[in-house]
Amino acid sequence: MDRIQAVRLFVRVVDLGSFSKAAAELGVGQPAATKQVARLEAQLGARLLHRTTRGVSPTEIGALYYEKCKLIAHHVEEAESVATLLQTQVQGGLRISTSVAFGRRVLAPLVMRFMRLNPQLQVDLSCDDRYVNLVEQGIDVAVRMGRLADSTLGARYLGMNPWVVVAAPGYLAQRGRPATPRELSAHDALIYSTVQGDARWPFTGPGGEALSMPVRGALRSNNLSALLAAAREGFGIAALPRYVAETSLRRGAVVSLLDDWTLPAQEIHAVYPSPRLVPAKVTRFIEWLQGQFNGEWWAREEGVG
Amino acid sequence: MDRIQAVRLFVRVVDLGSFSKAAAELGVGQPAATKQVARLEAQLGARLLHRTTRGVSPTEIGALYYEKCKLIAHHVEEAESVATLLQTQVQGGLRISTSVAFGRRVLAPLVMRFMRLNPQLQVDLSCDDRYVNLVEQGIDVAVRMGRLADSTLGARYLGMNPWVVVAAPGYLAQRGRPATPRELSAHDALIYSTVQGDARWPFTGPGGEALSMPVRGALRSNNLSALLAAAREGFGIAALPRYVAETSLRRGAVVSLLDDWTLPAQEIHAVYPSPRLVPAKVTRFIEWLQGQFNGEWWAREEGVG
DNA sequence: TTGGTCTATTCCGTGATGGAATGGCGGGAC
DNA sequence: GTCCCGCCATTCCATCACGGAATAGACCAA
Repeated sequence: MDRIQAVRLFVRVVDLGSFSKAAAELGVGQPAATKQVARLEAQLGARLLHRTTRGVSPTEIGALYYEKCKLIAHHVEEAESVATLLQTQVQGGLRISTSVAFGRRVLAPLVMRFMRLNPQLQVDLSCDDRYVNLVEQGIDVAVRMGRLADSTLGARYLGMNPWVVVAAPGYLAQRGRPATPRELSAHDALIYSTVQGDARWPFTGPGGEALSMPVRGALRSNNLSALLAAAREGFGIAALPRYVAETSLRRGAVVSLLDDWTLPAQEIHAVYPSPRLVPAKVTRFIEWLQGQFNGEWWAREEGVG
Repeated sequence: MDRIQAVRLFVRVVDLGSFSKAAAELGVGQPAATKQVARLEAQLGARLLHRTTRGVSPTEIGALYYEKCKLIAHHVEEAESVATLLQTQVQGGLRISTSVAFGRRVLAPLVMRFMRLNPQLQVDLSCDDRYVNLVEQGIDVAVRMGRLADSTLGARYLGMNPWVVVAAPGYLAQRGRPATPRELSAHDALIYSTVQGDARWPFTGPGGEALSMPVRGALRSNNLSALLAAAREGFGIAALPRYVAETSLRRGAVVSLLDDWTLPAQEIHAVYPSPRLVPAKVTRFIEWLQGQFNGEWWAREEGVG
């Protein structure tokens, strides 16, 4: 039996002085009300109500218990409202995890705009290129690139993350501009160690043909910004996410190469613990994020306001 | 489901960080613990715990709910202890109902002795010869004479209340001393209107023969003390409970008549509302009372100490 | 006296509940 | 690296607790 419901019922029975009325008010039958209070009394080992054929009145114990029950009912209601509030309102703390470069260049501006829309929200944006356990780290939502590993988590598709091959105009003037991936073997590649650890760039040709091109170079890094800076300085050719290179491309600091060939775009996913019973702040943030990765999002001005 | 039990369980799960340990502590199986918390979450519509294969940790909502739950558990415990305390301790108010004469002469001294034994007890001794509804009047225990009417009440037999026929020596010297009930027809009877309304005294003879003797007299009263006073003053012959007449008999103010014949002794019962779940103060009082009505209790010195 | 109302009780069908067993996952020991 | 252990989730199933309908009984009011 649900003792909280029984407590609520008991309070109403005392208030109304009647099993029947209280039962009707709470939408149960009169026998159920009688029996629930009887069970309450049995569990307590004390009689709570005097019964007459005209109604009920609390015993001495019942009167004291009634006062306590009102208190309990109040606290239960408060507890439920606390839970409901956090569950349905966009407020509280939102812990977001993502990669360093994406967080710095893309997600941080987006998060700030979302915070403008939801002033009650406090955000902890955690940038880390290593794998993090969402549950252990207390992460509410992670934005991740590529294939998903942990199927026990919930995930929503946000958009695609295209890559581009770039180099500085000065580098190309000095070393020549490759026309096909195969010509990269004569160039210095700037290797993103995190996902290009095998030093191969998996191109797809204009006709759909695959070409996993081995590359070599003097500079490796797990930091995309460092690779972009190296490319701008003419240290070599880099394969970078479009969003990393975009600003430099616009300014002409680097130019894109091999435009007929594409590197596999990564799927961007929002990942969150436990696909069920997700707080509103998480679902609302993800829904809002989905609207931000349409079209050429990487080229968009990501001003805060 | 018992949500109070679920709340308790949830608190322990958070404390111990484990379903298994909390379940073992509360004496249920691990699946039950898992399912109870899951139901709690379903009712709230919010996830309270993050699960990993190594244990559980509260979510943001769960942490807040946990604090509330500790409060609730505390209040529940308090409410139960309130009930238990009143149920098991002889304290609080004890409302006693009895007849006027019996209350004044017998029960009042007994009650005072019982109060000496239980200083925490407060007693309201209500004396009324009319019928009182125990429930409506909030009576905890009534001491009643004769047959019981309301079978929905609980009752314990306390003892017998013998009656005696008395008259003043002066009256007898003047009017003669009846040797058999039949001779009462020549005497003035003092009639207790409450139970002798039909003006008949139902004697039982030494051989067991019944004789319902019609009596007549100028004085009727519903107050036994008044009848005793009238008898002492020589106004006639009275049939009185032994306890009423005892003191006057000892002092010789009245003498007993027709000692071979007896009036039907009444059973003394302690009656209390609702035979189940009786507070300790009631049962203890009744148990103690039972020890007071053995032997010739009506002749006992009923001093307070 | 009769009718209405309220509680207590019985009977019965349903559905929730808890336990045992199983699976899966991950950490730690060796 | 491999094994083992502990923990959580899930499934299956038998049980029984629960609630509703109907009924009885008691009391009050008109």
